[in-house]
Amino acid sequence: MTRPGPALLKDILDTSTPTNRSPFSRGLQRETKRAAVLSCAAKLFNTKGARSTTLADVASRLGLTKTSLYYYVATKEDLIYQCYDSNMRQAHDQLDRAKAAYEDATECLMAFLESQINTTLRSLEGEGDYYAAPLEVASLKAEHREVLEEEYRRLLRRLIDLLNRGIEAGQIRPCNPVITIRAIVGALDWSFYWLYEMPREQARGVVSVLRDLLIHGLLASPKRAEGSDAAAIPPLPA
Amino acid sequence: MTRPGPALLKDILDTSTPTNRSPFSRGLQRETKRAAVLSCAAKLFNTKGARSTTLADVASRLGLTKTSLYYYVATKEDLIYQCYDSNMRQAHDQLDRAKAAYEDATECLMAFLESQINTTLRSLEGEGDYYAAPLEVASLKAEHREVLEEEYRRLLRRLIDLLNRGIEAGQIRPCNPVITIRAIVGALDWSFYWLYEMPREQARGVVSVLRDLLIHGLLASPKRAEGSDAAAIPPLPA
DNA sequence: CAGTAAAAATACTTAAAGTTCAAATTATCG
DNA sequence: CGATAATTTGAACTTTAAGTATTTTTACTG
Repeated sequence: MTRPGPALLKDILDTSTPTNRSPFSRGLQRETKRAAVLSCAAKLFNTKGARSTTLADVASRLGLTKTSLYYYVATKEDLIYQCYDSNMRQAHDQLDRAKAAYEDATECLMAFLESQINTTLRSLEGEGDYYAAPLEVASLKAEHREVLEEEYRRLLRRLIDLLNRGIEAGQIRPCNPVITIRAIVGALDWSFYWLYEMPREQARGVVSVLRDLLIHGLLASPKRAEGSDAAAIPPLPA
Repeated sequence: MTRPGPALLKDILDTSTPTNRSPFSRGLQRETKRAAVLSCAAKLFNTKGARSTTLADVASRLGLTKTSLYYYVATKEDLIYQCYDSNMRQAHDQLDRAKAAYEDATECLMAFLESQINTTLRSLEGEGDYYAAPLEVASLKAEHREVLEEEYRRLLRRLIDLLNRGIEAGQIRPCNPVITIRAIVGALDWSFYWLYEMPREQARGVVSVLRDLLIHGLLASPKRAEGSDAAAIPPLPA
């Protein structure tokens, strides 16, 4: 899973250990390379846009010809779809993990936000895979588009449910949970964009700034300064 | 400027009044039609994506052939660029207006957010022009891209400046203004997307929900309930 | 070291969409 | 009504990038 940024596809595999050369790894190697193709495509999609990135672009970045890509993906549409799908899976996985780690709804929501930001930050530092921001879902054919949109809606529903639980528990201020979650997820979906062009220094502070903004809001109410609401939220896992 | 949704280009002009037939209106008519082309393209760009919308798509929606579009725009790249540019101008205009209407930095910021949301809502009801969410700026050639990115950064700087003034005045809680504005604008940039698929009923409540979220945050702090911070923010202009 | 399957390359075809041009249509005005 | 300019069109041209067929190279295995 972990790869350096500008690696060529042929250098993806670590052939130093015998395990990777064993018969077991035949299919595994291909899967590893396929993941590298998706990750590389995702990076280009995020910087040039999915539809205006050509297969030749992706291939050349991997040190291949575009024909070779067809060994890993069926069509370009398929490549875009799989990049987006991979992103959706990752988001649901992170939410699963947050739910497993925290009982409390608010903590869980915050943990999810943190993990999403951190995933982007890690990819910036060359660790972990890149995920494509699904900006061009609308351009996919109905079959693919509907699957992705349903997964997106399912994520929203899960987050809305979390928010509702926080409201019921009296912990979160009553609000329209649909609109609130839309706003939060919107800011998140867009964040990959500005995280890329933010100095490393500032980027590290993003999570805490966002958490404060969400929890306390903008206003400097004197009443709030004395209370230590922030202390009610425990630190999050690495 | 005001047009019904599915109008053909030839029906754009109101030929009932003599003024519109006068010699004066020669160039004006063309400008009106050009604006209609941009608005129509913007709508398609928002739903199908700019790069995967074809000129034939745009033309057919206007009741024209794609060749005719070249009477109004130089190239497709030019069409996309102008749609995005039009959006940026509109945003700066709204900020100008907010600044003219309000002395107070916080009020001004909120007024800007409201006007942006309302612009989208109005376009949904078939009033006013559509503006294209600049999702695919990255796909434009450097020359165009840089102009748009600079305008975007200028907008951010203006908003950050506003936030800083609010912090200095002790009205806004000290925070990293760059990250905070990025998050807010991110949520805003993305909003067109979910506003489109939100029931009209709920859509009307969006502005107040977002304002409360931004001002008060998520937490239901008992201390805050008694204080009427919301009253400190006056109602906004229509 | 030979045989075999996986991976990648070369050369090609095809389709779609952007673009151009000259001709035709429509509107305006003396 | 006839001349002139503005607008629109049909048809051809161009370009770009997706996709395919075939061959060659590489890497594993007996």
